[in-house]
Amino acid sequence: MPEPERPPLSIWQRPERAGRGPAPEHSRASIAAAGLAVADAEGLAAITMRRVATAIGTAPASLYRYVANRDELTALMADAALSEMPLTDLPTDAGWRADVLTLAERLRALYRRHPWLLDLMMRPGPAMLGPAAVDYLEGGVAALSELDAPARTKLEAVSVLTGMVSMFVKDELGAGNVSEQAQAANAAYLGSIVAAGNHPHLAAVMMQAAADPTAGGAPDPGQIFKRLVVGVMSGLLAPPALP
Amino acid sequence: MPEPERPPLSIWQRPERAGRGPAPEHSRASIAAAGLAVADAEGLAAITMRRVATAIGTAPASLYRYVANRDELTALMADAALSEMPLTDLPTDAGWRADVLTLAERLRALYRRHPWLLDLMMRPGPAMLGPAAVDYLEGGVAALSELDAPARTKLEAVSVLTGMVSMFVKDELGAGNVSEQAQAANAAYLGSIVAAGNHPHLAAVMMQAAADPTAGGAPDPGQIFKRLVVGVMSGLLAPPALP
DNA sequence: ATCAAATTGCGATCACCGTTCGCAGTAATT
DNA sequence: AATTACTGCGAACGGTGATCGCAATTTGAT
Repeated sequence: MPEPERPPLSIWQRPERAGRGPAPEHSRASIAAAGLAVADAEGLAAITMRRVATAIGTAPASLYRYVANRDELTALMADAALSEMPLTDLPTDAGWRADVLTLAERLRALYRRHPWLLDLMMRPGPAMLGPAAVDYLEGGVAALSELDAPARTKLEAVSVLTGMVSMFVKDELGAGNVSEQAQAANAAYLGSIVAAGNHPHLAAVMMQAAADPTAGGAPDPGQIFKRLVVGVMSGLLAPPALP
Repeated sequence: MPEPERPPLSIWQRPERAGRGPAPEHSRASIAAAGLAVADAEGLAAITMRRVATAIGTAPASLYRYVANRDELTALMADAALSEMPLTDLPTDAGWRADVLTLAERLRALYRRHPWLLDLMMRPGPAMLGPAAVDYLEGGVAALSELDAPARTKLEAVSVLTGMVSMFVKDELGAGNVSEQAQAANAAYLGSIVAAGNHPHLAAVMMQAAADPTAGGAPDPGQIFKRLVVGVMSGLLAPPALP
């Protein structure tokens, strides 16, 4: 029997080094760090096999000795970035809402520091949890430890929280990356659609938003973020108002 | 003054046809439909300029007469797919929770019918709303019309709902696309990490999930979906429990 | 000590991608 | 009739992820 054709394991289960040939000149960690630096400086589009290879001083083909394909390279980078998030100080004694908010705000800060990480997290494929992702999950469940909700519910809540933060920052950064002209053009476009008469509810909303009774300018994103996080998590985890 | 170098408008504001030359042999709608069919049959990776061009029977370069780049092509496709969602029957008199749940379930069904649409919605760039996206927004706000929350709050709620549904289906489809072997390998990997002793909360959660008192197998995703949607939206929109 | 096996770095190369350019043909405007 | 602006598109460019085979190197077994 000539080997039953083993399926290739994910990079997290494959050993980094096999003990036979010459010692590799690089490590997964150093490659991830190099990619992280390139992505921070030039964006995710700059993460090509050639670019990262030259960043660590090798030929492109050599990278494939450490990584099966580009997706594995980005997975390494994502886990490296995730590992920057502090987690060991949770839970505090300030209550689960405060702890969850802390976690959410740290994730938002991480996304804003490494915008490319957000793009990676949004990628279609199945989520292959690296060590840092597992730590993050542990931190999230830990923040909810004072609650006695079912285990599945807590996992779902952490998942929803993560997704919500990701979507929030995606909108936040996406909106920030358009020129003032384009933004004005888009507003005009939306206005022209609403002016056509269908979309009455949208028209009402835009009217109300324009004639806002509170402060004049745009509301503080941080404030909105807080409200959303607390609202969503309360809806998922707070007891449904016992009498 | 030689023209002030106009910035190029988005595809939704550009007229489809200028009135001078020969009549175009195709339309944005027909191109979007062709792309939609290709993506349904072969996935988003099959959406290349060449592939779509041959699908409508032209040379690759001709596509650029209709679309400035690949992103505009996918935007066309996304809006075409979104327009499949029925919206005119909302709100009903069953209450905003039921209506919002209906909307969410329709979006989930749409994502499952066109998995590539989900990938497009997750793309980094700023959201350029096409006509169907505006209709969707109108439908979402309409479903909340019986509430007297501030306009901004309603928009936020629709946005969060959309994001939550997207994330949910992403996880759902992502998990479905891994072989049973890979799933088992992943479980083993996670188990080995948890067995190392750190991650006590995760260990507890996995233990509790394994020895589940309720039904044996996996819980119904549809049920979870319902619970999450109602929970999240209640947390954002329900009054905070007055005494 | 010797040798076979396994592994590393990598030059060369493949197929494919998005996009551009210029040209011939065509229809509306002047 | 002349001009103008558009259409379709053949050909090409620079860049991409990935593969293959080879020489060099180190380990483990004999």
